[in-house]
Parts: sequence; structure tokens; C-alpha cells
Amino acid sequence: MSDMYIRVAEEENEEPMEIPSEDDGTVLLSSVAAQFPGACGLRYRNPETQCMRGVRLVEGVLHAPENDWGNLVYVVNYPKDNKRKMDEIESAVKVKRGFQKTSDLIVLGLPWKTTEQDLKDYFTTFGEVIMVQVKRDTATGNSKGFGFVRFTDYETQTKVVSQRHMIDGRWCDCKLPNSKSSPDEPMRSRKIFYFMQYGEVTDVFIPKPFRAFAFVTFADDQVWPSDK
DNA sequence: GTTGAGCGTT
Repeated sequence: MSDMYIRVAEEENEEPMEIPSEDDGTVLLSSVAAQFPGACGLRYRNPETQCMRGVRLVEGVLHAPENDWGNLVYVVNYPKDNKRKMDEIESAVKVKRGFQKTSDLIVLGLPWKTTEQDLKDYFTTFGEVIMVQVKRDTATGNSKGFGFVRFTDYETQTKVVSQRHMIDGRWCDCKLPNSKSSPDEPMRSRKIFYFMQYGEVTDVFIPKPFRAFAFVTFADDQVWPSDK
């Protein structure tokens, strides 16, 4: 009985992992938790009733149903609190995918000759454009050498802000404007949830101006993404 | 008729 393993998976349809049992046929919860951090128990689907059943757990020791682990795949239980966090992660992902607002971007370094049509033609190659502006002297009509652009999709905005742009022969920069009309930055608290699955987050730093990356500090010095 | 870091007449 010293070389027995039971098969355990994160979810019913996922790749099982073999977890060693003890000499008396039990399995230590700590053995499960070593492979599935945060685990608080096991469950399995009863072949007769097709219902999920919990595995008996007494003082950190998991006991085989009917004194035989059989060839079943056991599924890891996590505390409800963890489940709640996972829901928050999923909703945060939805926020990123669907409800992220765009803002006007300032375009610096434009050639004097560049028109709004030129700007629209250029930026449309990245994605759908809501509007473009070239700022001009009201008296002369001459370009001031900068303008604004707004995109439909936040993904497009992120892409555009993260690189430089060759427009009519000059390198230009797109940034979030300092001044008005930027309904941004309620994202700090949301972004944290992306990393909560990897460990406790102690700090999040998002560079200003926005440069499409950020620094996340963990309490633990060894955090790795799960390999799914 | 010029210029080259910045921040938006409506």
C-alpha cells in the first residue's frame, strides 16, 4: 500500500494529477494542497447516482469512500472565498473586453501640412476612428502641429499609445492628454484582480503617461501563473 | 511665406 496514488483534477474535465496516499490508504489534505494551493477538500461524481459527493475529511486526513479510492478522478474543493475571487476575476475580464471606455488622444509632432483627412487615413489602419482634429490658428488657419484622435475600441487605443507614429514624414507621439475629458483611472482597483489568483498583491504602479504596461508587487517572492 | 515643445476657441 506504500505506492498508491489517486487521481485529482482542478475540474472534472481537466488533466488529472496523481497524488500519493499514505500507508493506511488515506490521503493527506496537505498532499493535495501541495499540488493545488488553497484546496480544502475533495469531491467526486458518484457513478451510481451521478451526483457529486464529498470525500470524508477528518483533521486533515481524507478517507476513501467505501474504503477504496477506485479509479475515479477526484475534484479539488476550494473555500467559497476563493470562488468569489474567481468571479471577480471573470467580471474584471469582461470589463476589459467590453466596457472599457476610450478617451481622446493628443497627437504631438504633426507636420504643418498634415490635414484631418491625412490623420483619419493614417489612424484608420489601426481601427475604427470616432473623430480626428488638427488644431489651427484661428486667424491664419495654420496648423499648430498637434491634434486629437479618438477610437471606438480600447484595444486600438492601447495599441496606438504604445508606439510611435510616422505621419507624413515626421515621428509623432500619441498620449493621453493632461487637460480635460479623460474619464479614466478607476481601473487601479480592477487591475489588481487580474493578479489575485497568483498571490497577495501589495502594490500596483501604472506609469503616467499611460504606456501600456504596469508594475505589480507581490507579497511572496515566488509567484507563477498556473499553466492552464 | 518663419517654428518643433507642448495640451483641446466652438
